[in-house]
Amino acid sequence: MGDQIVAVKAKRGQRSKESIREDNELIILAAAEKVFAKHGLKGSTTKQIADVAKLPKSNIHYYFHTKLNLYRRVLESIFVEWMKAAEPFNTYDEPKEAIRFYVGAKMDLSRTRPFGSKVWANEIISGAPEMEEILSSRLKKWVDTCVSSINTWVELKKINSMGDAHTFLYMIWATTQHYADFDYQLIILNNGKKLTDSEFEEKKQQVIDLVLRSVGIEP
Amino acid sequence: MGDQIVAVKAKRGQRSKESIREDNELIILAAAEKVFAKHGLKGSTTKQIADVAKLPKSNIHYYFHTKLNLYRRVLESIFVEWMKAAEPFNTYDEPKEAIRFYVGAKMDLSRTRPFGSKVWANEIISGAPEMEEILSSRLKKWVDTCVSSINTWVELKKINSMGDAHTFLYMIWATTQHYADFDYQLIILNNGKKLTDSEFEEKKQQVIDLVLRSVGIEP
DNA sequence: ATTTAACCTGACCAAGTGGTCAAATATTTT
DNA sequence: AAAATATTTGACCACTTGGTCAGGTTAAAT
Repeated sequence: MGDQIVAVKAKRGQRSKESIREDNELIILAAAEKVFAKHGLKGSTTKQIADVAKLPKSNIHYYFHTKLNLYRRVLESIFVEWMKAAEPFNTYDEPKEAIRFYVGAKMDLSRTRPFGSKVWANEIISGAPEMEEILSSRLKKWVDTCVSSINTWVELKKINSMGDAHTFLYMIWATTQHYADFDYQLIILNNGKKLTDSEFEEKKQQVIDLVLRSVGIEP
Repeated sequence: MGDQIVAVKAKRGQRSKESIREDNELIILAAAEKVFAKHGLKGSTTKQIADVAKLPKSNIHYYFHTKLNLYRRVLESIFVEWMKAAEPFNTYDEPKEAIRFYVGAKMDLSRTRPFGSKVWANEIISGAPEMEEILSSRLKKWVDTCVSSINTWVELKKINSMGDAHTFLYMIWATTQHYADFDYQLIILNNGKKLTDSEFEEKKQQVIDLVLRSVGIEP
């Protein structure tokens, strides 16, 4: 990411005000996501974010005014990406396919954008003070449709019943996000080695198979 | 000094130096766990901890010297309790029983001591800087024995193979700890209502059944 | 009873903290 | 070209931070 910042800054010199703002906002958002992921809202400082973004601190305040404002923007952008990964549940009719693609997409997100997942986790752990609206309206709505999909599959005897469909959904969330949020722990328990791309693909398949079997679908 | 004298002194409002230290350390540790759970190491302040403990800030420093020191003591105490819950995996031979009791114990811990789980999660998310030793030696050791138990069950055809036994173990961790770490999210998605004890018992059973089925055991 | 050792805490400090601002610079508009 | 607008940033400020410490109180040992 550092290289990206350097590249963008190097290119500057003859660009429109509009694109300057656009670029800098992206740079700052990326830096903020990284820092917030590590230390949460309270534990992060605007100075840290500025250093990662390689900009003066005043610049961060110029574009986002307050730390809280910047934080909210980060949360919002994560939520958007999150919802994109959630589409499979509504686009596939067969549970085997829907679950396979959804779990796969969530695993991919954990791999490619772990910081976002961590910011989200941090926010929830600290009581979700800045996300209650997102959770109780937008996420809740998606969860409801998702739960009714699962219930339909149960009624059609396509999957085993698990009592409350939420339990199954939460298992998917927890298991997939674990590979982002707890990645440091996983590395340490893997003798200090990060999973290679192909090892991660394998992991993904294993997770998908476990999830499918948990509701009685033979992979 | 006889117990009678101690009792009398206690009645008069006097406490022995030893019990004063013991009591205050416990009070401070409990307060610290609560605060660290919410804001992590960097985001928590000794003043907040002092306020929750209802003691002057200097008192916190008197007993634990530094914030980091107090934080390490909290982590250590959580790890100890965690390992206690982990015993079933070594005391039951049959996977069905071992898994049932282990998952049950972890769910119970999420219910009764959610702050500890959150402190742990926070620490891992922020890169586990204070826990590398605990993770790479003590936790690693337990994981290794656990993995070999699972592998044995696979060889004896008592459970389905999931490729890497770690995948299964991590699924258990993630799913059970989710009920502690993400409790605020669960409450919001449950229309603002916390689960009652009996509802939680039900959830616990559902989780156990999902986990068992994921490796091909009919509950 | 007196000394010793542990406990207690308000006052204090140096090092940050989020945020402001004015002045300098760069781009756009007229 | 000049006025208007947007970006950049060092200097600055009121406030909070973790941590210290002196001087007091309380319990234990002599």
